[in-house]
Amino acid sequence: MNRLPVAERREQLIEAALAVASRDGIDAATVRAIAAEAGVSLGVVHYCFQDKDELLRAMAHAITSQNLARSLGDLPERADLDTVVDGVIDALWTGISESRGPQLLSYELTTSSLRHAELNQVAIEQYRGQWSAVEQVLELIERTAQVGWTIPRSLVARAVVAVIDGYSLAWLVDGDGEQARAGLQGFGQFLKTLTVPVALEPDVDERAAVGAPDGATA
Amino acid sequence: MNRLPVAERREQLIEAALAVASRDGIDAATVRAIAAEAGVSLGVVHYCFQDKDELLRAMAHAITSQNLARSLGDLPERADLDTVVDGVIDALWTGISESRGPQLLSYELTTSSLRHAELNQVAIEQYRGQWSAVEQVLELIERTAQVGWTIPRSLVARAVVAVIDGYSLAWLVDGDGEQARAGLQGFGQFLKTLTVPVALEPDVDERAAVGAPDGATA
DNA sequence: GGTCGTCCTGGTCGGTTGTCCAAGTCAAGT
DNA sequence: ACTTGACTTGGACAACCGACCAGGACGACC
Repeated sequence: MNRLPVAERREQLIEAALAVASRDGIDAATVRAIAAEAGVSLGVVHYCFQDKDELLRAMAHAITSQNLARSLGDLPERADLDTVVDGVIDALWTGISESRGPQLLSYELTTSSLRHAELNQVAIEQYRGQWSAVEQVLELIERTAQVGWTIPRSLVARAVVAVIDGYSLAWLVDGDGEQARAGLQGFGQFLKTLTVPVALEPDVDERAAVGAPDGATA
Repeated sequence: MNRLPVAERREQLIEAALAVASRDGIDAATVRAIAAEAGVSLGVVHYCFQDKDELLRAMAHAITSQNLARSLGDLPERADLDTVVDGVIDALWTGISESRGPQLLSYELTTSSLRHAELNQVAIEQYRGQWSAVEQVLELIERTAQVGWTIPRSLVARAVVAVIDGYSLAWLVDGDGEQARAGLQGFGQFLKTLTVPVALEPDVDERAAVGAPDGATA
């Protein structure tokens, strides 16, 4: 096989691990299976990574980076609240429903991280990334539809991630994507009731919310 | 060791498997670990169960039965909507937050079921049980607070399970139980907006909802 | 008290896993 | 041409896994 500098070989192995784990589950992502998927021999893996855990951590990190990059890819123009919220939810759910394997893998990674000490940081990084990504989407909604929130934005983001997780899990189990999409759209309706229009200023930086003056966001 | 009829030994092994898997994760629930936890020798497990998978399926079934029984245990008396909804959510979250291990195990079981063909039925049974349990709780709310729903009850149940799953996952990851409780209470507020008061009849059997005349519940 | 079916024991087997290592291969620099 | 260092190879190892089995121990029933 062709020789590669260790940095590129690492990325190739990370992609191979991602492919195997997404297709066959995290338990099937053995060192041998990953090496075979990448088309390299067994020893290469431990030449590029000290542990199998280091490879899995790198794979998880790649996932969160991808998610964060993907969620910020689709940015609509100026539109009213209904259009932008429905559009964001629709794009988001389409992205999820088209990647069943990776979505399931992310839950496997979460549970594994919560059990095995050597993967401890994986889950929290995963969720910190999701929360902050959703917060950025929420900021985009604020700017696009000229609204603010009646509760702190971080709480809204947490709720969004929770609802998405819940409906995604249900969809993974029973395969009913239409019901999941409908449920998320219903949640979108609820989200709109948490907004208040904000008229002035082309860029509202912060504290666009009314009421709830005890912002405890760190 | 004392001799037991195979039926009782099976239940003991199921409990032992539940204990090991809740404490150390589903991967740690090996045949040897379960036998050691139960205080029996290795061969007993394959004497009582044909497969390890059969034992795991029995364990999963025991979990869903417990959950279903537990969720119907706490039934308040006649009260107004705010009291009963807040009370149900509080009791439900208390039950979850006091059993971190089993809660995490249920997610491990779900993902494992979705990957391994021999556990295929586990996840769907798990969720069918949860959906129907929540539906029964919703019926209890209807009777207690004299209300109906503006959308089909099954969709409400699905939303409830999804939101609980999402906040539970977040809580498992970051350990912030207070934020999870607050988020669920906020969802409870939203739930109340989906209700309509229903005045007459001591027992309203079905079709207490207004609008949405296309009931598609099978 | 002897017999028979139920239950238990502990070792063994083949297979898989992560990890390691001695040797081999290749390209670049002198 | 030769050396040096980076990269690759494939086998070996111990540990662990689920599954299996020959045999021992126990209690109930005739």
